[in-house]
Amino acid sequence: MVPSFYDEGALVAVLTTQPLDRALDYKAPEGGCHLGAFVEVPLGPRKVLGVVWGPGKGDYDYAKVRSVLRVLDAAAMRDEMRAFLEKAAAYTLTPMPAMLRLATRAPGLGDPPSMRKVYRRGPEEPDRMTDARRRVLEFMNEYGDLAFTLKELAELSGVTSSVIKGLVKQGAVAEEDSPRDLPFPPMDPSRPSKELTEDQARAAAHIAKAVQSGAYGTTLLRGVTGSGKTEVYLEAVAACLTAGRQALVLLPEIALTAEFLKRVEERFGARPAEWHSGATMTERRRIWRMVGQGNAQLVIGARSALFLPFQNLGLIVVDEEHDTSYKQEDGVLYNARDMAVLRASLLGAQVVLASATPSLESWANAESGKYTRLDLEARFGPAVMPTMRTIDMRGEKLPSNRWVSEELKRAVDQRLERGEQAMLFLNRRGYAPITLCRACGHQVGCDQCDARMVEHRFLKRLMCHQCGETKPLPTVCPSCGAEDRMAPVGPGVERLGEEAVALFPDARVAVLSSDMYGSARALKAEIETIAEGGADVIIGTQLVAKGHNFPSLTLVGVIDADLGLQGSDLRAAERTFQLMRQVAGRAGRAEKPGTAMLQTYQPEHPVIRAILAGDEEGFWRAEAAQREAAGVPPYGRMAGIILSGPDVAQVFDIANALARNTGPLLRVGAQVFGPAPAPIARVRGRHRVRLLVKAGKGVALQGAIAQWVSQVRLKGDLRLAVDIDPQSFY
DNA sequence: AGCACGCCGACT
DNA sequence: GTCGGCGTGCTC
Repeated sequence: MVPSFYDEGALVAVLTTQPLDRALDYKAPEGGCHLGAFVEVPLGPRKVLGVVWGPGKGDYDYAKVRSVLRVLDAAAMRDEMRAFLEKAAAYTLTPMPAMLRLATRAPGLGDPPSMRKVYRRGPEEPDRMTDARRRVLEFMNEYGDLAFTLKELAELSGVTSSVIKGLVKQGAVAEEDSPRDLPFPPMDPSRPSKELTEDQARAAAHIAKAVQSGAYGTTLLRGVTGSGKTEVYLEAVAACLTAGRQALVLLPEIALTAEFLKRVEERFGARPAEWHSGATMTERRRIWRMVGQGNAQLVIGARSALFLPFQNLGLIVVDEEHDTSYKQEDGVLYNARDMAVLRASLLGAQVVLASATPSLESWANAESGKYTRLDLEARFGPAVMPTMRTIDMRGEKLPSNRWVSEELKRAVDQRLERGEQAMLFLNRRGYAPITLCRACGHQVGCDQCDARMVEHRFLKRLMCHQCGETKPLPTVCPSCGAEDRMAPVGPGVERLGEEAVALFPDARVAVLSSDMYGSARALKAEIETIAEGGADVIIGTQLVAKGHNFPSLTLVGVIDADLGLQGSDLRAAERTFQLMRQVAGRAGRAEKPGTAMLQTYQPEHPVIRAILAGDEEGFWRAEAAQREAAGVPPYGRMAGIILSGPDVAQVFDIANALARNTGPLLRVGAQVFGPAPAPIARVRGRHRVRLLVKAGKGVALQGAIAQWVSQVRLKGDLRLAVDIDPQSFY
């Protein structure tokens, strides 16, 4: 049993966010400290943030042990959170300090609560009354005992701040200090929900009951677009809040829309805490603190919200659970969906994985009985799924630089005549994916990466989608020096937009791509305008497939349904299936029936056929059988080892050394493939080499890999990253 | 991560 | 002779 309090002078182990390989011993400070306390400790010449992780080891020269400097003013980390971080670190083979960093991503953790001045009505009357003063006092009387900031008060009562300062001097207005970080308004789960169908009510009751049990469990909530998954899981949130526990709803970053927040606000009568990459430092600090004090009952957030210091978390909803953005691909490599299940299992909390097109992992977990599966039927009967058909591009004779087939063009014209919206979907950002020299065939690549530069006409530059590097459009071939022979090849959404303008001269064409708007906020605003009828033809990339509602959209044309089928990625078929289903699900969400048309060169491909047939179970079964036969996830285990460094030869030396000494892996029956240059062999000037490890389902892979990679010593700028359950093979 | 220590090339 | 390059190692 680990003691939960350490008296002054006792040895404690402190885990810091510094990249050390273990916790260091310190003496507990004056007044002692609790297990889990956030502390400031000396490390060499610096002061660093740490957490009291347990009793000290006592294996260090006692005379050199230093004291904890101070205990920070923040709620101590709970046992559950420490256990979660340790298990997550062990699972993902992440060093503990990096794991702790995820859990302390709030600025000013050590600072005392920041204060600001607020103003409310004071006891006195001013000696001389003026017009301005009267306006202020009348305004304040109207709002009773409410406090305002100086700026608010001045603006709302239409005076300058000097008037208020004058009133303060006279005692008519009282000036007070108030903490800047205010609790979030309480959620009211007892407000009426939207009317639920029988189907929804049954699912909601099922999850609510699970939440009330106070035990761990995971539910896969499957429902096609428009079946009302959100209503169902909001009822589960209501049950959780009623039980007095906190709830977390995770969304893919891009789906954190005003539309969604409005629904939450309508249901619970107050705005929840929103945690996302665009949040300001002040907002982050407030959420982190309030979550830790239990003064934020509901958090809506992107994947990193999973590491907030919840005090009493009872439910985690992972919406669009199949979304690849839940997998963090740089820094700490973790999948928020899996980590949500881990955290909930340690807490005795419920998880709801919601999706119209679940990941094969979750589907398989439901099949095997690890998850409960609830299926929602479409709200308005099965007619919600659009009519789907393929356009066989092998029979099309399109002129060069055109990508919209005659058939698709006619279909769009038809919608325009009826005053409906049409969408053309192409999952390629920019103007053209290739810039080619007509004289020598040279393709412009990134100087830092092994990736092609993509023309972005909107920005008037070439951009590397790997590292974000840009350069001006060359007029002279960088390889052969020929002048004015550089030509864009292939379509991107910007170019498709050009084509649409030419094909539909009377229509309002809007291109929706993350590059075109300065901020995520501006982009979301633009999407909403378009959804409300601000455009007739919408050209979009992947982002339009994520959770946005276009009520008058009745046609979706998929320009290149084959894009995702290429490549060696074991999840390519699954991704294409999910994406196409989602895109198709955009069409005809209101009363008007929708149509989806897929332009393809392989209409007989099993994935395309499954999409067309609307046969989801059939697709999953076939895909599951294939993966099981191949022994790959979820029926086997995989891990990627990425070695990187500035010198190719050095990187390969290490990779080869690993490939030669696979003892620890052989002992558990794992196989190693590679080394091979990673599909993008150079990123930001670093050469990348990849090894793949494949093992049976029940194998303790992490331990074996840890042992295996510890054989090599990385010197200089060489880096090794282990990616357990890699999502992307790029 | 920082920061110190230390061992080799090019300067006053 | 010294200044400074960054490879290596340590921080309780």
